[in-house]
Amino acid sequence: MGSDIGMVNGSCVHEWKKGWGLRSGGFAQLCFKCGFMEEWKSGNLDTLSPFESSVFCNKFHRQQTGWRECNFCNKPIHSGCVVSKSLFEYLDFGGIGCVSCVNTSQLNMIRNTENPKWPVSSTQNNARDIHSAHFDSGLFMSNVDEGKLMQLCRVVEASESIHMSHAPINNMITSNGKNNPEVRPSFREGDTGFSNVIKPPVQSLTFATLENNRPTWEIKNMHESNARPSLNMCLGNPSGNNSFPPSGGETTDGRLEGKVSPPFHQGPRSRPILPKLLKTGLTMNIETEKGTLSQPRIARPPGDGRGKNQLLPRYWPRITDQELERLSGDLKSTVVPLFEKVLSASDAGRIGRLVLPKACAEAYFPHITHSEGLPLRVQDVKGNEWTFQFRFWPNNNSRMYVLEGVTPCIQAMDLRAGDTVTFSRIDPGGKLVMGFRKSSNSVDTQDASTSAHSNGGSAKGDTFSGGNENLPSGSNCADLLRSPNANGELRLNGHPEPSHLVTGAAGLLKAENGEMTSNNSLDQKNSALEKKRTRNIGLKSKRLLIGNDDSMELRLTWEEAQDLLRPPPSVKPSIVTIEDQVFEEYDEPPVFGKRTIFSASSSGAKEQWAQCDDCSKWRKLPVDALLPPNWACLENVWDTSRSSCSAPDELSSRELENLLKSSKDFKKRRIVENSKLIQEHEPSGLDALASLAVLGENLLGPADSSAGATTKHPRHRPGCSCIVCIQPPSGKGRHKPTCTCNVCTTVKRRFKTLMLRKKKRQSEREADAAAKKEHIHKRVEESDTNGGASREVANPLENEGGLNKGQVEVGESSAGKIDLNCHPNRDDLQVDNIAKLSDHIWEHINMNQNGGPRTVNTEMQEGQHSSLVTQSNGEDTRYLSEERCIASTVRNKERKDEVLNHSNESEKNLS
DNA sequence: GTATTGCATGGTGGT
DNA sequence: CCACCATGCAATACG
Repeated sequence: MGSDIGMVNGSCVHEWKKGWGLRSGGFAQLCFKCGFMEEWKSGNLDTLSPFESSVFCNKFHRQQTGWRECNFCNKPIHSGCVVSKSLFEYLDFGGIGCVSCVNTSQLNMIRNTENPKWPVSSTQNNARDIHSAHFDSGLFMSNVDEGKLMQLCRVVEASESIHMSHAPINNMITSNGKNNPEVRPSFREGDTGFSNVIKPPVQSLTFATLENNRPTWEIKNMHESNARPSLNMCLGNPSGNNSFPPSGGETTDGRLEGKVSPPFHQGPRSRPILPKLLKTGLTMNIETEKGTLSQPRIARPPGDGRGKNQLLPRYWPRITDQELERLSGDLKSTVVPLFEKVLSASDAGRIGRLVLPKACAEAYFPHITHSEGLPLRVQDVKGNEWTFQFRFWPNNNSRMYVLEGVTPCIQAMDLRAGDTVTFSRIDPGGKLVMGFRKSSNSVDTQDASTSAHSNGGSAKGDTFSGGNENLPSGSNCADLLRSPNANGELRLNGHPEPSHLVTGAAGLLKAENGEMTSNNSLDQKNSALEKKRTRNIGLKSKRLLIGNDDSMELRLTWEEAQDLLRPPPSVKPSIVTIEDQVFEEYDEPPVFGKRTIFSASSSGAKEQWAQCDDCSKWRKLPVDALLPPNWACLENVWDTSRSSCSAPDELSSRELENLLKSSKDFKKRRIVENSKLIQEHEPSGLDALASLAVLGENLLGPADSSAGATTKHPRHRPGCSCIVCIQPPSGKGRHKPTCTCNVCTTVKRRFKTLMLRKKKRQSEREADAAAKKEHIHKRVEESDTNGGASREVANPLENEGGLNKGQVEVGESSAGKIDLNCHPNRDDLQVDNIAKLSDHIWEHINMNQNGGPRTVNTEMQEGQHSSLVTQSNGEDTRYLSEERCIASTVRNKERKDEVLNHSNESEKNLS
């Protein structure tokens, strides 16, 4: 396991090299275990700070160690327990050694302490250089022998978090002000578990900036610095910044802070760890684990590989010391939890892209300089190895890191939005392992938002089976790492139980669908729908569990819900029509009230009728009365004569029937009235054109023709990408005939399609018309023969339409009686005629919409229309069709473009 | 027509 | 206010 890079920190460099490969032209990062992945300039390994790497690596060792055996004497060592007082040291080639053995083999390396240099070459560091002799609660400063990277400090195994929680916090001993390289703090039994960090006497680390603003380390002579920074870096920085928090709460540790705060300038900021941790609100969920003591599940801030990137707590891997110890011990390896992330809908979707937190990606994944990134091999909990593409996208002068190709892995692990994936590293080996944690209904106190995602998003109520999976409510089930199974296979959390839906969103969703569903149904048919709905619901939404028995009363069909949701009083809606469906839009949220019927009396006055819940009699109410969901005659304060159920019904069954009918009419009228209000804001020509194009064939249906609102495009919301919204702002865009914008292309495309359709229809009509002509001709001949020729039948087609030119003239004929003269046999005139006819439609629409005065558009249309209509010959109004509308759309659009052109030209001339 | 890819946008949370 | 990131969407590739 030799390394050509250096024996900086045990196996860290090896692992980095093995697992990740070195960046071209550079050396490995400091310590991969702890996330120190700062790059080193090629050949500049001597700038590497064994001290720092030692600190961090040992930190993780402390976190993760379990019982081991000394590689030299096979003596059992519990590296994570101060009580054992076993002195040990991690060996770069794996395993640990008791300190006596290590020291024996290391004595010759702790020499020449007066030599501040780091004459280390990449090839001079090898496995022989045993590093980091650990002494409990003591930190050894070591120096570097020639040709070797030596650790100048020793992170001493403190104690497990349990012990540490009671440990004094002032034992973070540094070598502040002590340049004596020979300081060899010794560990005394009974010392508290806090590690003491001894600073290298003559050297410190500072940040320098390499390419990409990535910090690197440089060794500077400490004697040159007046302000000698402390080596201590607090773990419990209450601000959450720059801290390695209290991982396990037991250590004094440091963390590179990046450019802003060089780590070695933090000495004065050394702070107690665990207490701070508790105060900072880090998640410490109590875990109830079978056979084990409860232990805080701490969101462990992982080693920060890039000082400038501070991992948000939500990404801190959560794992207990017990888990780590157990795992590490069982596996005889070190599991380094790196980070975790709650899968979003897009992460878990088919797109196969997992968005990585930027800080995490930059801290723990290889540095990538190109957007294409590089392949990343990750092993899942089942031992399968996946290769993802780790890459980034430029984003707002930043980067957005993604793992591509994760779909198979996500599916293999049966992960969904809301579940959590964890990234860890197995040491030695540096293998990246992707674990997962199924979502639960618990809410994490640390990052409620994240958990909310989890809860709402997955809509799952996973029950955690056995062991530490049985978490109390409110705890976060962080099964990042689990004990090896019977086969010794590493199981990173994997929830053994397939996810299943229980209550909550599933029921809610179905309830929204108007279904009455059982809570525990697992209808796979709906899985896709559920996913979709889950996404639509909003992951953060907190919804009432409709599936609860207590909420049974709320189970309603959609229509029932609509009836209960009353528009707020005195608020008039906007009427919009989307695909033939009329909607009312209110600016104010609806109120929850009793269903009533609105109608209009014979005098035209608006009325409201409500049915008593007790006697089912209908009572007349003021139109603005708002009733509670449950209402009875007794609450009829408006009509005291009928404030009792004993009062006779005002309506007979027949009257009630009329009432219902009139209610519909009332609604219809209200829609029209509102549409009129809407039409006060005359749509721009282009808007109308677009609306025509959008509404297409449905626009001129007999029913809709009376409702001018149908031509009003729905009120748009931000993000609307409809054909109307995508057009340039009114007046700012003028579409030329050659314009290829979406509006134009859509209109043209539809026109083309419809024209083809029309040709087909017309061919049919031709045959039909020919037959009729033949028939009429026969009749005329018969009339002539009979001496009674009828002029009226001379043009039967004209009569068939029931219209004449006069009727069509100004488009003021009744709705649906516009003469759409277009002889189907005249292909050369088809388009033109269609357009002409559509002009009628246009006008007609404007008339209906405006309900009165003509608009400029209308007048313009009318003028053109009048001249056009005279050219028209009779044709059945049934030929009014969508293609005409579209044709009109196109023509009108062009026409308006022309108008705009002229207008602009006129303006130019005037100016 | 569907899937993939790359970028843009806007909401949200942290500072 | 700003960075992050979830997601939409257009462009492109592919079947």
